[in-house]
Amino acid sequence: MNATSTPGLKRLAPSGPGPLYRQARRELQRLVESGRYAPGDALPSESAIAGALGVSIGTLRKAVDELVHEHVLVRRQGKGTFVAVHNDDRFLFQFFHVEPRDDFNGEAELREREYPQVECVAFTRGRADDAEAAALRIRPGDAVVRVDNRLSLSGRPVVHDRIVVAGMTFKGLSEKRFRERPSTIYNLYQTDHGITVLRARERARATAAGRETARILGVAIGRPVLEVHRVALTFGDKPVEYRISTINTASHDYVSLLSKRA
Amino acid sequence: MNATSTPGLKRLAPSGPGPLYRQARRELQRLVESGRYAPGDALPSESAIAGALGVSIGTLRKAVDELVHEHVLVRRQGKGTFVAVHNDDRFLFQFFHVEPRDDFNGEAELREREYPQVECVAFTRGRADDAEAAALRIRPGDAVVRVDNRLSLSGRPVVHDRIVVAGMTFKGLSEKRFRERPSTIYNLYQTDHGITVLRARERARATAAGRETARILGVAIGRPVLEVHRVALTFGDKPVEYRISTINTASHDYVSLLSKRA
DNA sequence: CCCAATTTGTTCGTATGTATA
DNA sequence: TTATACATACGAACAAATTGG
Repeated sequence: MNATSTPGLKRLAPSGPGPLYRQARRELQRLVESGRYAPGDALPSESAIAGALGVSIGTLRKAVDELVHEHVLVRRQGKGTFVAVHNDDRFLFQFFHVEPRDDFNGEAELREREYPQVECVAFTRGRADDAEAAALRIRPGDAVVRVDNRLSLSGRPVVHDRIVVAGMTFKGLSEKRFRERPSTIYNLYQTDHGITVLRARERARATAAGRETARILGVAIGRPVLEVHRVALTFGDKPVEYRISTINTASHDYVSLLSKRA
Repeated sequence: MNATSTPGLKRLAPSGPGPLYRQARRELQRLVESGRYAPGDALPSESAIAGALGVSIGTLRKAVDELVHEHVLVRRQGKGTFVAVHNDDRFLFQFFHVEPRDDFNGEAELREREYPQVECVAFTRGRADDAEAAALRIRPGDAVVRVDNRLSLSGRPVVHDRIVVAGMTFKGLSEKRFRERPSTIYNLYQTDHGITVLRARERARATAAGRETARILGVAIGRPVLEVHRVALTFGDKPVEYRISTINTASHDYVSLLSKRA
């Protein structure tokens, strides 16, 4: 019996697999994934968790360090440790990378970035084709939801997003709820379906604008456009969203910052 | 007087700016930047460094942790801590991201990747134009070296690289040395000019192939190609290389993995 | 406005485990 | 086997931020 009440944690086995701080990390991750602690929730204090797990405070901190580094948790000095919420600028722009053309004149990292204006042009249900099934690791023919969004910057359409998710994973997803979401799409995934997008794999290529792209983005058929195929991943690198972004790069760029390990 | 001889480190001030482990980190970084410890060199042991700096071993380890995370240092248990050398696969592919088309069928991260065959088609000296000057943060008209490379995968040309560096920064760079480099270009920067590329900023866009691109890559004029503008950065985000990669994405993709903080 | 309690952040030191030569 | 170096684990003390009284 702990005086502070045990916060849903089980004492770690004396000799589990790997270092102790990784066992502690897995235990915390399990609690977040299970929804026992939801996004925005405060975790028990470090000393309380360490006590419940039966590890030292330093070991527990090392476990939390890793989860903070992967954006699963957020620490605030004097307040506590929280399950990360993905609804602010930082997370929006972590996956939205289109900017006005500007050849390295300004400090790209410091410039004020404009929020895209999002317009949903289609919301349909259907069955996964081969490419969608491969990307989402489901079977061809499985139920999927497809959303087509048009993103505009400064009032001009720049990006067409075709978003595909598995119906199985996103059970209660309705068009109404999708259109009226208060924050970003990834925030909706998190709050409504308990799915946290941690990373994404992307493949980019140049293609000629087809009829539909030309119509939605207002460019001439055959003009070069940038096509970005993205698979968004959650815990365990499980794919949860397949998105094809078609970008008119006539006066905008697709921006990325490479660093650190892959 | 230390019994082990001081390895070029000065004792930290009692109340410098910021946390002690960041001061220690800056001190180590300074030593690497200055060339006092060259790529591949082993640093003194953690306890020796901690002793020389007058900090505890835990604090020193936290400083090293950060530098390891940024690929400045590499730790090897039982051997020591070394200044990172940028000549292996990991670093080559950290900045080379072109792969055969494959719509997320395989596990992209685990697949064997093919080395590009590099062919230098031009090596010229000239004066920086406005775009080059802005990217390299030099003055228009300053001396630059331009290199044009053709990269082939499976014998087919896929990428045209136009590389521009400041003549001031790369003093002794000769065509002969460049062509006969034993490893990657970034490894040459490091070994011959003491410049370590840590990160890169990129901007991608789709364009129509021009005459020169069509000739070098063997595509029809007007075909959509992917143009990636990259500025490679060293310590302090100082730009050291401006590179325009023109990629034939007819059967290849430009790949990236997004995660963590920007 | 200040004080006290709580929580994370930093620093210290020690002991032990594991990999390398 | 021994010595060295990094890796893990523990615990203590104090600093800094936050909150509520």
